[in-house]
Amino acid sequence: MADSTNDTATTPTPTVPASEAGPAAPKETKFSWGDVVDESPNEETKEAEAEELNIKSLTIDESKKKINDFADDSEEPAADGSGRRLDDAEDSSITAVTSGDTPYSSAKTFEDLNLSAELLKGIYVEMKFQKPSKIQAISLPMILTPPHKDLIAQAHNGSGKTTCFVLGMLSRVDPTIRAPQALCVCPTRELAIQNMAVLQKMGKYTGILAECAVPMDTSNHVPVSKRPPVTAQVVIGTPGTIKNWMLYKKLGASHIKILVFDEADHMLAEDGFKDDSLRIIKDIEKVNSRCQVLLFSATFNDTVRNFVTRVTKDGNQLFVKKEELSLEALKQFKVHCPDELAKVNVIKGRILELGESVGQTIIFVHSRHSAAALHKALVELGYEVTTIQGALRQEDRNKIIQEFQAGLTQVLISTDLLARGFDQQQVNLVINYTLPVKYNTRSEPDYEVYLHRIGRAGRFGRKGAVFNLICDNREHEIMAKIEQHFAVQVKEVTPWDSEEAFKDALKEAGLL
DNA sequence: AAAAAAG
Repeated sequence: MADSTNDTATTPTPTVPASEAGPAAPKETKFSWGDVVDESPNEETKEAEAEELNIKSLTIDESKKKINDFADDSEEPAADGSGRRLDDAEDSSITAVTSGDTPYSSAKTFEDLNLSAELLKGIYVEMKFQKPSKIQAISLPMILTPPHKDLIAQAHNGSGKTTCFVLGMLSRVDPTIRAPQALCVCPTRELAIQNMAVLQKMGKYTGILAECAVPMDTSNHVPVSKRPPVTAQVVIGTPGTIKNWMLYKKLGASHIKILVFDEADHMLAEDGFKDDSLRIIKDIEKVNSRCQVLLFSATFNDTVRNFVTRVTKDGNQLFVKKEELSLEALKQFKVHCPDELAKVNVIKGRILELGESVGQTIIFVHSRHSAAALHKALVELGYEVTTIQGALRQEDRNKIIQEFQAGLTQVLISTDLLARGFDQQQVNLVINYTLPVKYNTRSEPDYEVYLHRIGRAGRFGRKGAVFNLICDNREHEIMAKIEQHFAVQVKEVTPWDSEEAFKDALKEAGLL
């Protein structure tokens, strides 16, 4: 069942009769970053900026040359044939490289996308969105317009990537066909469940069914062989379960026309889920000539980026320079602690005392064991904290997350389980109890994990603060490398045991 | 080191 309903090339696939919205927006315009509409109505939107968006389409076939799209806030016209290179100093926030000659126009409104009335209702009534965020404005036409090219999309943390692929899945699925047509693969169970919640909210009026392919808790566990085949149109899950369902022929691939990898850089990294992900792609391709692949993440390091551009053939690409990835509303700090014990003292004396008044906090640690150790130390001192890590039972993981989401707990200790994607708007504080380092190294920072961790605060442009606890020279050097990598200066909170200094930091972050 | 998987 192809998308034969529409082939007028310039307009996205309509799932309802096309409105009078008409032809695409004018071509030569600019866009600017920072126009994400918040979900809480009391935050102002920057409606004032006249922002007409447009993506210039460039052919990269033979020459394979990459040309920038538009400068962000500069008044300069878009790059001409001479094209500024990707590494230009005045790069735009998002660089678009389109493949082929399909013209794309940015969506100024959700109406521009020719979505079904039911889906629009979900967007406005359930999600309370007003207009597309930047990444949504740019990527959605690319996702929805035939010939439905593959897409690699990088965008800032908390900028609304989930909406992009959820909308993509919902609008490309045919509710009358009772078979999986959209598949989304996520690195953690928690993220799959969270994405599922978004999809069900947004798709509430569409009648589209969705199922979560994640390990079940012990009480409702059914062996794969005993479960019925999936008939839901959308499946969101984690690699192991998805592979298993496919292996047992419970998840058919023949109707899947859109395959999404959330946190795609990690899903396709050697150190991550590369084998699983490639397996899933291959299994679908075996029975399925044309399946659109979407790769979303806030980060793509050079190695992964080089690889994923080969995985997606002839696809469109949206990238952000690493120096422009750290969020402006997020203030980063470092605290030099004389020893490890001082780290605990900072957490109980400062974070737990001051921090609770400014919102919720996530403390990242580097192992399950240190999570448990820190948890024990704080609980023994009489503080209420919870901890999540992968060794917990599924039902306990659920409970911890649910309590945190409900605001019943203020401080959550976590391994990198929650480093990516976890979207809790009340999180204003992120603590790096230990800085993330690359696997098998002692002093090489994991820049991507760092960025994802701190992105748990400051969702959708909110204010937030990050405290990096540093106690020896090694950690000092890691911090310095991180600062250099993202071209940010991380202010020191000093002295480490000063309440005033922490208050000042929180004030500077706009949290006090 | 973490994550995913009833391998």
